[in-house]
Amino acid sequence: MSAEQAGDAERAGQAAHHPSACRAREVLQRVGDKWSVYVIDLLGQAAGGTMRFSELHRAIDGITSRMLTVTLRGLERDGIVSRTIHPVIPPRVDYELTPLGRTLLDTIGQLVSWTDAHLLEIDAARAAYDSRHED
Amino acid sequence: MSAEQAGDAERAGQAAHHPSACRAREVLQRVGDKWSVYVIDLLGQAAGGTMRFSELHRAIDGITSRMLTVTLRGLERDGIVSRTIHPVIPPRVDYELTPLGRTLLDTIGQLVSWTDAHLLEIDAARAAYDSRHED
DNA sequence: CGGGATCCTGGGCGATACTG
DNA sequence: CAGTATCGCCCAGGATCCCG
Repeated sequence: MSAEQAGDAERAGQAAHHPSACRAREVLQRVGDKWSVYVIDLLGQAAGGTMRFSELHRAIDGITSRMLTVTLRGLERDGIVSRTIHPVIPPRVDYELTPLGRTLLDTIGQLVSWTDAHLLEIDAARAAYDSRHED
Repeated sequence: MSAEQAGDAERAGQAAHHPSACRAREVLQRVGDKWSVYVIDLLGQAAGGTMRFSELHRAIDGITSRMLTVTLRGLERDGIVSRTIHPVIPPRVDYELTPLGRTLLDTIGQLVSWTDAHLLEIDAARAAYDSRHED
């Protein structure tokens, strides 16, 4: 393992329920969240780095405005996305990744790459498992 | 899907609602799962690479045997964990990471590292957000 | 346009049994 | 020891309506 941070040295070695592992899960859940990854990915590729609420709404197939709001609020609270209100009529709100959010983009990219690289392997494993258990 | 795979290969998604992004989410949910990361992490550090059901049960604070079973079955189905039954009395079942599972360990490790590196930043962002919104 | 408020439902998850 | 079976709570998240 690459991260041998001092305080963490004995990290998961003994207890997976160690606070730092718990905190890690908090963030991992954001990654595992149904919509967050879509939002982060889109903002990461947006021309100019910003997108409006309605642009995201249209770009993410199947999301309701409520869930988009909830997702964006969560990301904003974690400092991953910033929200800029333009006091004009009609209202205009721009979202963009913060610097912190952009570093996540890198990290997520690696996970997605892993997924792409192993999708067939996973599908095969599932098929094998399912056929093994459908008797 | 190999034709599209070429188009996707360089980057994880032109459109976040693209099929490959959907499939990615499937795997990301495994990462975001409440217990999977604990299991993977523990197995990754187990002496000899294997752990028994009861060892995992004791090591993961708060998990019920049902959720441990469900988690292990999901990981086994995805080809991340392998399950070996020893036909002895009392029963003995060993779990260990597959080679595929071990590559995930690396990937997860990077995410956890990211988390460790940015936890304070996230906490600060949350505190700032909360105080900004508690009026 | 960009949300908030409300209601409602599915199923994830935990607790508590019981078994080979 | 290593699970399975069953029940029931709870809340994430979808639908719908409304507002500044």
